[in-house]
Amino acid sequence: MYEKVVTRFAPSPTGNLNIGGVRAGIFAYLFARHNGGQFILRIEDTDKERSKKEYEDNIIDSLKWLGLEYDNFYRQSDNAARHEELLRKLIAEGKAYISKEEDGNGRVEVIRFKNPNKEITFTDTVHGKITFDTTELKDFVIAKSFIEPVFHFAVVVDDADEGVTHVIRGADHISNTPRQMLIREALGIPHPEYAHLPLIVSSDRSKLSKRKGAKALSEYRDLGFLPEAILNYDAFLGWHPEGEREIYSKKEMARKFTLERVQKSPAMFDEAKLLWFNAQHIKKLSDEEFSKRLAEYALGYGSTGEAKDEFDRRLVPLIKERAQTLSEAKELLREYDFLARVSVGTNMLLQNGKIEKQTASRHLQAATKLLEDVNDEDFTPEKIKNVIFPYATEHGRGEVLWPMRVALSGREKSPDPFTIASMLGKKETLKRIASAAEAL
RNA sequence: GGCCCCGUCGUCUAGUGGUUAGGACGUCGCCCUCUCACGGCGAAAACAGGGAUUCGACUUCCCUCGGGGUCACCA
Repeated sequence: MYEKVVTRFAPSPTGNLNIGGVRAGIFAYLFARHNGGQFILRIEDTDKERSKKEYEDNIIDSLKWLGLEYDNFYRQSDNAARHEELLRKLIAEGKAYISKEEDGNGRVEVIRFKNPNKEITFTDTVHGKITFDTTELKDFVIAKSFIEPVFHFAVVVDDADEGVTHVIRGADHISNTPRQMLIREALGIPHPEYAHLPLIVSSDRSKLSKRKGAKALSEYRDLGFLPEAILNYDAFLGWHPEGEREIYSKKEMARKFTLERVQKSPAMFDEAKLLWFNAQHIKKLSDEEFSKRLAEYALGYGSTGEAKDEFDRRLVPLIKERAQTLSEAKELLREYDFLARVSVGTNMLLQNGKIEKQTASRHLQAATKLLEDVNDEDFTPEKIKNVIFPYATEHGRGEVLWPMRVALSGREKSPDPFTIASMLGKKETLKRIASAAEAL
């Protein structure tokens, strides 16, 4: 039916792009890419009062961060002349008229559409057949003046001029569809394919909004979320491919995406699951990529990530496994500074009194003896475990391993002592155990 | 209220007339283990209700109930 698919994302710059708002963009993007079509971004800035440049910038930055590259960019206000032209055409043809009315402050003029009062039926790709009686719409307003078209009129004209074949948007637009179709018919423009996405709702089941706690994409970025995870989770709220796999890259989703598998019912946004998606995507990153991301995050965006060498590479795999977000990773980086230095409190060494001083001291000395037999070049977690574990098992793992681990890390929580010992090397390991024993 | 949309575990979902109703997040338990994570195993947990069609309904139809969206010179 269509030579080529063209979809668009048309946000209004009246707020930062949030997790709910961007979803229509994600689906429109995925659909366009799946079909080898075009995806365009149009900033709907006809409301001069509320539109702000900073929001437009936020939208553009957010899309870039997510990786939703668009093939064309439009600003609705740039099409004013075209809007006026068609407004005049409609009036000339008797399909719209200038209406003089009272608005409380005095007489004003608006342009109203002459409603043919007919029944409109369309087949929504996700919902199926939907029918409306447009009589109740009356002669609705399509412009405040020739240079101030109202949303319904502007979208129709722009979508047609920009060649949009598939209008993919939120379900809150379903009831706007009949009046837009009426305008298209009056203008002699063919109807596009409509696909209305189920709404994302907050915990009270109402439409997710800024007021209801929808965070901006830029906030999630600052919180240490990966764009891959946001994209993946947001897409999976209301869509998913066949099979039980959940972790997908942007490319993989584009390959699998069809409107037929889009859900009809609203989906609730669950940050706990987002966190899980994020942790999964972090684990998927290579150590190099992860440390680059972490560097960018920890040092601020705009930094090159060159400073990643400041991070100890030995730490990266450990942190990657433990952190759910880059923010947690940054925290862990600070916590795991034991590679550089360590200071151990006696109390912690004895697990707050759970271990006898003499016992701990004895085990530390035993560990030293055992470790001395391990070659410097063989100082791997496995080898170390092989010599220590039998002894620990025999004498009580807790009483042996806890003091040893704390002696090495200086922390109540840390990776296991074998891993740390290996990272520190034989010399430093023995040194730390000795100084802990001395402290006792 | 009118019109429109929606209704499977708490949440995201699989399911298209015959299934022990499957998976994931979360929760709980166990294992791994010296701690913190990761990981593994397991448990609890759902077809809103009522009719109709059918030999047989989660699956089809109708009604009820429930939830939501929209009724702007905002998009």
